[in-house]
Amino acid sequence: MRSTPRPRRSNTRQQIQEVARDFFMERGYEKTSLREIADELGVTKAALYYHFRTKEDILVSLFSDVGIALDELIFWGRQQHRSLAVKRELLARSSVIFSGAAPLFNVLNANQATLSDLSVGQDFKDRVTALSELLQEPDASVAAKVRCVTALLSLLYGTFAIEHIEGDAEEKRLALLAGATELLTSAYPTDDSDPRASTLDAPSATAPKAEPTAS
Amino acid sequence: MRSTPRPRRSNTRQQIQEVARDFFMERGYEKTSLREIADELGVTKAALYYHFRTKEDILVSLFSDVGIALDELIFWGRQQHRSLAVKRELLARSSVIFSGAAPLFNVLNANQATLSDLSVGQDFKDRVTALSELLQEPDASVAAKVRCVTALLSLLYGTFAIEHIEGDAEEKRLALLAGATELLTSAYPTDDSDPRASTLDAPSATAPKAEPTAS
Amino acid sequence: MRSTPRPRRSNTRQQIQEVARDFFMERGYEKTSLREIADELGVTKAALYYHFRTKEDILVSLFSDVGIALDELIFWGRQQHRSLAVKRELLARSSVIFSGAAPLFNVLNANQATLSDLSVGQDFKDRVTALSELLQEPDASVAAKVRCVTALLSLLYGTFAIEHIEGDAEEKRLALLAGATELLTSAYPTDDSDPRASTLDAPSATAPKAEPTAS
Amino acid sequence: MRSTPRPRRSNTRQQIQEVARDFFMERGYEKTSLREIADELGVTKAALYYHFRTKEDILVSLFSDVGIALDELIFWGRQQHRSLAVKRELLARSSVIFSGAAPLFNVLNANQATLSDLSVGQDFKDRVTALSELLQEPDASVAAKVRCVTALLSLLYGTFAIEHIEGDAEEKRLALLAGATELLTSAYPTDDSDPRASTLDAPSATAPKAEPTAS
DNA sequence: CATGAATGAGGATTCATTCAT
DNA sequence: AATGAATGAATCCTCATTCAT
Repeated sequence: MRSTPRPRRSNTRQQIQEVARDFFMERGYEKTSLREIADELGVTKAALYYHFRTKEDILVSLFSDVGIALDELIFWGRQQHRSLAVKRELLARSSVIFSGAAPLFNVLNANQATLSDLSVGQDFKDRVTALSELLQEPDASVAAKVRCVTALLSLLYGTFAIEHIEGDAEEKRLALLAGATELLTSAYPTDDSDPRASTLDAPSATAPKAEPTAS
Repeated sequence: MRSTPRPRRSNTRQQIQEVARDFFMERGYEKTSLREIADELGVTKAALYYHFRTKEDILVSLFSDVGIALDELIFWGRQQHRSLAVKRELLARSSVIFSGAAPLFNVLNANQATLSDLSVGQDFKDRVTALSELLQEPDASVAAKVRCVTALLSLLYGTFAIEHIEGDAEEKRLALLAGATELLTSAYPTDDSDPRASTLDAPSATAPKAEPTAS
Repeated sequence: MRSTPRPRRSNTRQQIQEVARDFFMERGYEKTSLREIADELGVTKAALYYHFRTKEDILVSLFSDVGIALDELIFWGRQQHRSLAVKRELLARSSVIFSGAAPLFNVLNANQATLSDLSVGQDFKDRVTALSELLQEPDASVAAKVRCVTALLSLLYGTFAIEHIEGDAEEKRLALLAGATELLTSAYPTDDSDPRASTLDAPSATAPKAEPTAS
Repeated sequence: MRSTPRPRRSNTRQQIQEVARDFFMERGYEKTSLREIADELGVTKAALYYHFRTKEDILVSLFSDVGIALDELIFWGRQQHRSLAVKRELLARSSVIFSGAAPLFNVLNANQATLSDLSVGQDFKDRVTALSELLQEPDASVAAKVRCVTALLSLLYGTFAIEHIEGDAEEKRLALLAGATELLTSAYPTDDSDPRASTLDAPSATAPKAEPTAS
């Protein structure tokens, strides 16, 4: 999951990140105070400032890996010529990234308002926008565009929602992907293949570096 | 600050709600201070407290209408026997409610973390959960359940997202609904009608205020 | 108990006084807000201001009767020549006044700090001081003075405290008075009568106008 | 505001306590704002919060010593068998504690209403009640009970009052104690010793810190 | 006789951040 | 690598009071 093997400075830095991630998930970014993080670790607030320049920095540091993964995917997508197959592949790879870092995306999602004027929040929105543009044909019908956008969104938001359904995680992920792919496919005017079956064979769900541990 | 002396029998209460709604949308609930709202209206913070007991109260007051609409829909849904037609209708009516109060839902969505421990936040989550349970067959396959949940979610989140696509609002809404209905329909094992076409005639979905006759 | 038969303006005025007295007793003067009083009566805060000029005014109005009673007693005491008998009488009459308006004195006592810079608080302190000076011989020994002061105080503070002892109110009052009188008597160097018995015959417990309904 | 930069390893905590104690005495707990305390010390309100968790905490911190002393005395009292001698000793030791912390007790007394719903206020009331129960025989006459309670109260309230009488502090304390002891003694039905003389030799009452050997 | 609407001053508390040590 | 002490700005909220109607 981590692309650049980060230097193992002290482990305090890592601990801060872990506690911060947990707290941001539980109570949200805004409502997590540095004091709480410090207390949980048994250190002083000032200690946090030794490792991170600001509170936002802690947040940002959590997203570097996932940000890179998304950027790589977008870069890849722009390289390809626009075909249904490529778009399906984009969806498949997005699914892997999303579910590999579900907690993190959840933080972003649940704190949209708070994070919107922090770079990390805007960056994320931009990436999703970029992705959804890769899925749309510029001159498609409104209905088609709506379907494309919905495909991506259902993948993203579905990832959090399906955690409440009991069942095998990977099975759920694939079901979600299948639905999203149908939505995408149905945006294409004439299409020989049976939309309901097609998606399940979207194979290359393993994006270049993204190795999702099927948690 | 105030140039024209405001009228005695005032509509201040309403103005507060309007400004609050706008600010909550723009910068989020937590990051909107009562001072800002008061300043915008040219009144004192204390004036807000004349009209609302707490900051949360302002928020809650914004949602009473929508809350009632959702509750009525859920009530109606529970009255019906579970059939695909009923579920389509649920989706259709949800679509109407969602897009009728899109800004409000956006506030809830973008401030999830912040609002999670406010009753209004939890209430909303409960309602969506109730709705999504009405769409699922308890003994359906995991894949089917995932599709049902996704159908509702794509409707909900899609409502905000499609605002960035140019085109007629109603047309976009129907397209979104069509996608969601397909997702739902495809969760049904054997189904004679063509799933892709069927949904578009979901009948009363176009009636602005679907009056669920609690039969 | 009331010396000047107050005009029966509206009964709202009286109701305000009653509620205020109760609340001042329960939660204290400072911690009782005008809103609470108004709410209890089902009127607006502004209505209170029709009947009383300020919050302090409400408080002051409660004490006019008792203030007069004390002033009369002090006036009477100054008229007499200083003898043990007169002092006993002072104590006896104080006892009647104190227990006749115990709740009110309790308010003063429990809110000393708050009321010290309100005229009503200072007035009360002055009166108690005046009373205790009437009990002391200016050239008595320190020990004697201490006893005289203690006699009065035990009467005053005892009045609240003995409410928690079960038993007949008047019996308790007389016991309290007996103790106080002993204290006073023992401050007198040579004294033929038996101090333990003497006090119980302090007869004229009915001060001129103070008609204590033996509640 | 601050001319000399305060020392690093500071005694600020203590200074806060001192200023707070003084202000609480002068104007009362409620009417003392943290801003006033902070200003007096030339620090920010936030600085107070570095040293104490809440305003109440500052108050509580002032009472820890006295609270312990009272608890020890009560503990000791409960250990002994109930005899007049023990009760006299209780009174004597109470006298030492009360006059040793007169300003503090004054704060409690003058702010009763305000502090009644703070733990420290209730704790204090409970302790006085416990003490007064140790002085009473459960099956004594009402008159006797009243005398016992009065004995303790006169000691408590007398402690503040006698500060206004000129004279040696210790002499005044002993006079007060003598009066209280008489009150207590007179509650005992038949008693060979002369009540008026007996109390003055109450032995360990003069030992500054009566060490109750919890026998 | 009373209300509806509002104010201004002040309350306790919390937070991210800083910096000398 | 981390702490102790402190700041400044902001937060929500409460209160006694006012005044035109």
